[in-house]
Amino acid sequence: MTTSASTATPARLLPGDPRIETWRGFLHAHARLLRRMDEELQAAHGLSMAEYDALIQLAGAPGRRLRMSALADKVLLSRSGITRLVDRLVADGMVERSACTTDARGAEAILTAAGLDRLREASRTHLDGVQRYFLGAMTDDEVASMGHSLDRIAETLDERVDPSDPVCTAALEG
Amino acid sequence: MTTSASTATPARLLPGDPRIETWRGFLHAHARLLRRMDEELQAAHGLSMAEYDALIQLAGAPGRRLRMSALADKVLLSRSGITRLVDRLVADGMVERSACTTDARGAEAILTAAGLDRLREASRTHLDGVQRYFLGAMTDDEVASMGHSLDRIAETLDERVDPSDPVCTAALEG
DNA sequence: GCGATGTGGTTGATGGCGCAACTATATTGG
DNA sequence: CCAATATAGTTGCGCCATCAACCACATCGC
Repeated sequence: MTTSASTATPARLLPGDPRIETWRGFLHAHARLLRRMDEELQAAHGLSMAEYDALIQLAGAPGRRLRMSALADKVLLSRSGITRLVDRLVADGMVERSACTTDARGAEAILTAAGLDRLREASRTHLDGVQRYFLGAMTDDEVASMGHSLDRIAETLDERVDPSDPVCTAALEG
Repeated sequence: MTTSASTATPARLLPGDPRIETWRGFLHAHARLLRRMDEELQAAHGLSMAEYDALIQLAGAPGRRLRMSALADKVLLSRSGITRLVDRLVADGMVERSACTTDARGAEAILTAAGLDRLREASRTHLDGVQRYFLGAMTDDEVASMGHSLDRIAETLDERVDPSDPVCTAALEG
């Protein structure tokens, strides 16, 4: 690298760039959005967003059951995190734990009928919140644009670091 | 709005609506983005995003100092949270605590020279991350559109609940 | 002025989460 | 077949965040 003389200026983001406001807006909006929706869900149904999310994932899974690791991936939690989250759901009767028949190491979390009921009630609150605070603040075009952008962001995070990208390598020197 | 007689159907968000994917994408992208950037900042400079954010806020404030509450508001942390965050920064020599001259109850956090240096180093890593993982995944138009949407979302969260909005009142019944 | 009330900040208790260590089981190579 | 290694899940621990209780000071009303 550092082949030609001009590659030394690889469009680094500068401190005053107005696009940084969009980044700050992203953090700000997310923090406040989550706080509000978590509050409402907690107040109305005694569920955290993480718990709600886990119930949703289970409800959508075949047999309303999921391996612990699969659930962890879906709700973006560590393995230990999912163990304790499921502990709580089991304590509340919304989920049952079951040994996996095909793999004696494994465990499955299974949504109970009570859990499904609870989820159905909570989903009204949740969906209304998504509509009111998130989708309702945007036009359909904006929603589509944001959806596309977010997908690209997720893809970018999956890519392995490209050593031929100067912005990239620069960040790794530090 | 809602002029016609059909006000009984206030466009409630339904479970299968494809726009929900955008919401999920928002949560997903945020979680992964923050994790990655936190990792890099921690690895390269031993700072968490919250600490970095606090330093940035102090650096941008007049006199490089801020009241504890003001800092708490800016970094979206509770008062006790900011107390302990500043504790850590003080322990690391990046911030000093000082009694407020105009209000004997108050305390100010003041960025030290060492803190400013540390911030300058860390900001390279941070800005590169914002560029690479966030802005770099979007066109300029998309950045602008998302910025606008996020601002509207933040505004919506500020608004007091409007009891004439059926979506709104419906959410409050549950 | 001075008691009632409000506000700024810290502290103790509590809870969620991730990491590393551990156990039990599965899988793989010789 | 069995030793080496990998994987699934749980547990101990530490970190960091909030909430509620608290203290010190400010402010308001009489």
